[in-house]
Amino acid sequence: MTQAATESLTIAEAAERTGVSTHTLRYYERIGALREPPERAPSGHRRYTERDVSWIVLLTCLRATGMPIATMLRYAELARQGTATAAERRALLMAHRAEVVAHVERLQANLAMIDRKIESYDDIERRRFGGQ
Amino acid sequence: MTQAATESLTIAEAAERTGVSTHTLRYYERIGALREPPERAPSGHRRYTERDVSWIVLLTCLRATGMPIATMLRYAELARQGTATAAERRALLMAHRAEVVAHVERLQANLAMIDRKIESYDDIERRRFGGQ
DNA sequence: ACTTGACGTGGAGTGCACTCGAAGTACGAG
DNA sequence: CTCGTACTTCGAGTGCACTCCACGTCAAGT
Repeated sequence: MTQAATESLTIAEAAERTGVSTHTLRYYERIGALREPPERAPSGHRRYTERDVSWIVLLTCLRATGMPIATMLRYAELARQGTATAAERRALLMAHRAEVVAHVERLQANLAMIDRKIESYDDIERRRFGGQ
Repeated sequence: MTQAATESLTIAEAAERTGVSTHTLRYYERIGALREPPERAPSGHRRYTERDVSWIVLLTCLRATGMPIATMLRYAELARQGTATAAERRALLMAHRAEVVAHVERLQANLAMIDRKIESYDDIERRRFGGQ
């Protein structure tokens, strides 16, 4: 941790910056969700670059929007294959985007139903205390 | 199924109307997620009323918005205790509502990040084919 | 040099929400 | 009466995404 010049992070620092646990960071690496495994210090400890961190942040964004691990792995695999797969990666993100939009719409419809239910409780209260 | 007058449904019909599998319907009953277990035909087969169905629809709405089973059970327990718990049930729904709203907001923020990523692929395409 | 805490690996364990299978009973059509 | 399908119970199994454990090594401060 006495490093200000080299911009590489320990796994704990990477975890803190991304909000992902160190356990999960190793897990993602194991399953191949990172574009490429991070560099290692001579000691064998992982060293994460800012580039690694940005990738992990993107992963958290995809996961938080419900992308399954399997799809994330597919995306990582495409990224490893270089710029030739850019169009395919774009298509994958577009498809995911559409699913997220649909999901949000379903949530909002369900929210409306919950609101109606809450209102029905308001009615009950009114009948108990306020009504004639 | 030669029943038009009595408005009770078999488990298969209830499953079809709610979009919940028969397996899951029995599971919900087992864990106490139904306000009360459905009536039984003399044969022992379950008979669902429209009231049962509305409750199940509400459950699917809560589940679809991410309410954990445990909270759903708490809500069902309150419902079983009658109108005295109406305020508490309302509070439970309000708390859930707030979580759903927060979740939607997070989704939309993540969606914006995904959109930026998609745009970056557009830029790559432009450099490859369109740019000067 | 010593201690304390972070990091390494591999594999096992966890929690959630279903989902399925086996073995038996019931019901309606032919 | 027989057939085929739908229903019953109970417990076990599944899939997903982590999460933890045990045990060993390494690093940094005093």
